[in-house]
Amino acid sequence: MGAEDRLSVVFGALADPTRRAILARLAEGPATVNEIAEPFAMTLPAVSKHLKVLERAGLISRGRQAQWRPCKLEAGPLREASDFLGRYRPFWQGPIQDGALQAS
Amino acid sequence: MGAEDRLSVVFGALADPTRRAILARLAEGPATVNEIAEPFAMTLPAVSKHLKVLERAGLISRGRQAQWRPCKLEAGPLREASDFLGRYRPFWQGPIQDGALQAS
DNA sequence: CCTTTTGTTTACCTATCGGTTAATTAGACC
DNA sequence: GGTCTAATTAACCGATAGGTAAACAAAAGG
Repeated sequence: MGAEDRLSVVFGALADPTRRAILARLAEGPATVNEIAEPFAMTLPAVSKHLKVLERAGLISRGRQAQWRPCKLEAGPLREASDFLGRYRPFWQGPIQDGALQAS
Repeated sequence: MGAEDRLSVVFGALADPTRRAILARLAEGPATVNEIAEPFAMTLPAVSKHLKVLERAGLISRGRQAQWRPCKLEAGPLREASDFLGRYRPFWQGPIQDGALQAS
């Protein structure tokens, strides 16, 4: 994943089960870092790194309340990713279509 | 991307602009490795590795005609990825929904 | 058989990833 | 100020990613 374009960063962020599980957790509402980390068999710094990846991808935002840093799902980039995949829908839905498919 | 579950492999494959461009090319029809490599400023082995990544993700298949290995788009896994993203649609569409969101 | 074309495989290199432990920052609380 | 809790940063580690050049394999075509 040595690329820096938006879509690569977003897909890269999604390419890890821990990070997808974090997104699923945040879909139920905001949570602090410790709350997010609780289900995982890894240390806090590891979770902190995952959160940084998600933040870089624009998939979460972080607030500040005292010493807590509540994280919140930001689903906008998922829409861009979904739009990308949507362009391929003809290829998994129908049998054969001639593809109007603009650049990635 | 050190994970091996299907979704991680697919998202990992998509997390590179070269590989997405290859998919876009194959959306216009099958192509040989040299045809695929032609637009890119990299060596053939590099393209060959990208193709292997795409093949592992189930996103392409390869045939055999004499010394040519024609590649073909296999969009099935993109549907699974799209289904995953689809579960988050309420979070980018509407304002606030209570999320019925099963595990990743 | 030799050569050309097509593509893969084999080292190799550097950078990034995902994880750890230890140290550090920052705010709450007494 | 001292201490507890929350979270990040720093330093380190082994494994993987993405690229190269060079060697190899396999089929076509003289």
